[in-house]
Amino acid sequence: MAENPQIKTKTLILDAAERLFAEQGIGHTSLRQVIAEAKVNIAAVHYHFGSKEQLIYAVLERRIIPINEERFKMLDAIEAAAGEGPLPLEPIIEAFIRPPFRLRSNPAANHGSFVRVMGRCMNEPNETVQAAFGRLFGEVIKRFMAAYLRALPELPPEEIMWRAHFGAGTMAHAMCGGEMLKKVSQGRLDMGNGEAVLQRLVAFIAAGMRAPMLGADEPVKTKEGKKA
Amino acid sequence: MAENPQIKTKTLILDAAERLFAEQGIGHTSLRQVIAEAKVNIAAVHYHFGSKEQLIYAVLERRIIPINEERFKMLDAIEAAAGEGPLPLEPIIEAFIRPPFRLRSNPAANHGSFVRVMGRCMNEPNETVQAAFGRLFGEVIKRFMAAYLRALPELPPEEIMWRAHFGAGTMAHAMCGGEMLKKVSQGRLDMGNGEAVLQRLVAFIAAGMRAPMLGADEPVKTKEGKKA
DNA sequence: ACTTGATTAAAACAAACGTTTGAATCAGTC
DNA sequence: GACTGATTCAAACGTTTGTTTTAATCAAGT
Repeated sequence: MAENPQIKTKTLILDAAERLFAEQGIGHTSLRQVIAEAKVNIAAVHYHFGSKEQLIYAVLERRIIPINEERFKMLDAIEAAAGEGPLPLEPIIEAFIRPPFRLRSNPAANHGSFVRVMGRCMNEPNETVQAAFGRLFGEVIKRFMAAYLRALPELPPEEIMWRAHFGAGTMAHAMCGGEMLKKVSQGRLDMGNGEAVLQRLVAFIAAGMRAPMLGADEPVKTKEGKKA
Repeated sequence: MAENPQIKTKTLILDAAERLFAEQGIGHTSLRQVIAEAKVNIAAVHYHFGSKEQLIYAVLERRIIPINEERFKMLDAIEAAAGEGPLPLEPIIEAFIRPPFRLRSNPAANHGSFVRVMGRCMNEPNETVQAAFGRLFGEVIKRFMAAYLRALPELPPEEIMWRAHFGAGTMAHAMCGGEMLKKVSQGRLDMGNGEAVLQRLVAFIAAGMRAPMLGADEPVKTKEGKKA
């Protein structure tokens, strides 16, 4: 398959690690599981990557960098089309979600194992993962927050940050895979149709971010479930 | 503090495990860390709980059972107040979120370490955790799904399941703690004011669940970020 | 005071972990 | 065809993991 022997082993390891990280979580995956899945010698990991931590970073980096480039391209297009005016909200959210989701239909990209890895990373307590994520996402967060501010000029920035945070969680959970979905729907729904999931996800987050402000014309009655 | 020596050690272990699970994740926490934090002998874990798996289950069970009872009570009140009519959406969401959030202001309950544990569990790949969660949550999911169906009668059940799934993810992420929030807000926001977070969270999820259907009067333009 | 059952303590268990080592193998170059 | 650098291999390194064992300690009951 892979013609260049120089990078063959490296790729085998990355693919195996990615698959196992998606299924078991990063912390629960040992190097010995990885090399068994990749069918390479255990020393190859340290030869090519140096350590387990650097392998984790390499797995994240390989996918996230192209994903972020695609995100920026989509955001550029949105901003160019809007000129000086306000930005449309849904395309911004889509620009964030579609690039990772696109991997799901790409067999050459492990069929989207990485999407689940990515979803998990957003709540991963492991320091290596958190540091890697911080480094790989700093720029993305900055640009998308700026876009949100332009898309929702009527909301105070603080409110937008809260909602962006909530929206990131919605995505992360949806990307992790559909085990919870199966519980909620008693097995009736799954994540099979990626495009449909993506569209519903965008619609849900967009509606959440556009929610009326608390204490506004439609106050949220949220003081215990007492009688109306 | 704890007067009954019978349960003192058991409680020390549960509290220590809960704290460490919240900070490091369940999988990354070893029994030796737990017994060091609890200042007990390592054999006490197996004497009182039998195994690490059963300790994990005990940690989850101790908080989730009372939380679920409270949830049911709040849901009962909502249903009683509504009679035959449709249920109000926000109180249902609040009935799900407030009971765990209440722990955050309770020093006797580890100051809400468990809230973060619970948030993580929703995406935890570990089989023990997933099995425990499934068992502890089956009834809750059933009752809340039924409530959602009554609160949003204009939406098809399938659509409601998707949105409930998204909403669960939003909660889970918010409950995990505010590290992502700090990144998003560049350190300007935190989860300090639990009540304010809860209200924003309820408002976000409610708006998401009430989003207009795709292809309805306000179609979501979600086919690439092309010009408007 | 002695016995009994429950709890704690110290020590060891095999297994699995990430990592390192040194020799074997392979590709090209002179 | 020997040499060189890069890659792979089998084997072992010292730690740490969850678990078990055996003895010591404790609180009551008689």
